Amino acid sequence: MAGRRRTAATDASEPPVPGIPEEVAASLCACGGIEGLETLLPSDAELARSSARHRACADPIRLKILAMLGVQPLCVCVIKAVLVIADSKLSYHLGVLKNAGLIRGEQQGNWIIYSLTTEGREWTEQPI
Amino acid sequence: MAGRRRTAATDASEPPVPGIPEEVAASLCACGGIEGLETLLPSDAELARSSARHRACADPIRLKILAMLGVQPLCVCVIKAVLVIADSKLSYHLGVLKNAGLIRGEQQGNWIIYSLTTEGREWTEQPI
DNA sequence: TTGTTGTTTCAAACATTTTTGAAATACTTG
DNA sequence: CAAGTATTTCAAAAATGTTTGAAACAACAA
Repeated sequence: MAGRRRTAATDASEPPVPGIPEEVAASLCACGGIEGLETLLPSDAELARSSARHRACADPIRLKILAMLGVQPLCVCVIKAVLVIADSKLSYHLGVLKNAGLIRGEQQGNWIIYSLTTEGREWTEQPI
Repeated sequence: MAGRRRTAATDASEPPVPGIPEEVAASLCACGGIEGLETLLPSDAELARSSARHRACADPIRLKILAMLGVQPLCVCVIKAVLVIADSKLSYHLGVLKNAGLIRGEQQGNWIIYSLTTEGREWTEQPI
């Protein structure tokens, strides 16, 4: 482990990041090393929130539901008429989107009208 | 099934959408009924592509990797130093992102430098 | 009240994704 | 070449997500 070409800056005052090759450590210096890099990253809470949103969109059926509700609020029966899937299956996917905070359902007489939440609209209106 | 208050427009010339309550059908007319609505939706291919992207981002670890690579290209060892997870686990997640076309790895001597692809950059630079 | 339609809930089956640890591969240096 | 570090691959286990069909619940009409 002695005298190898790793763990940069054996002479300088800046302590090297242990276990990182010299070239890589050098390129990292621009952003303040590992620690500097970490300050630039989203918090764990943000990562959890964002990944949960993505997970809610990680299914073509759910994406299609979001697209439909982007056009206008719709009752379950219309969504079902477009998707042609079993009631309980649709209900499951609606639940996923609802739990993710992207849609909301409001009982209107005999049926339930689903619509995008503000978050859902922002999320689905993204260009990509 | 006779004379019920469903399946709108029993008198008008416009054919109702079967199985859809009158009020819902009425609100659908603005976008051309079920068929009109369907024309406004992304194709199955687009839905599959987009949901695959979302699936790749549906994990906090992968989101963090993308954020790191958004700062600068990095070798696996630096990513590992930040995430503090097992090698094979990291490799798995890098593979998921790579297969999704969001990142690319280039062998540089003894180690592999990962960076965002153009698609990965577009995808991660979104405001939300 | 009863019957009907619309929608959800539930549990079990099924499918996919993620984690784990061991082994393999790739590159570099001596 | 052998030895070392960096990274991936593999198969099995564990965890999570999805589908299915039956049953339940809610609102309404008769």
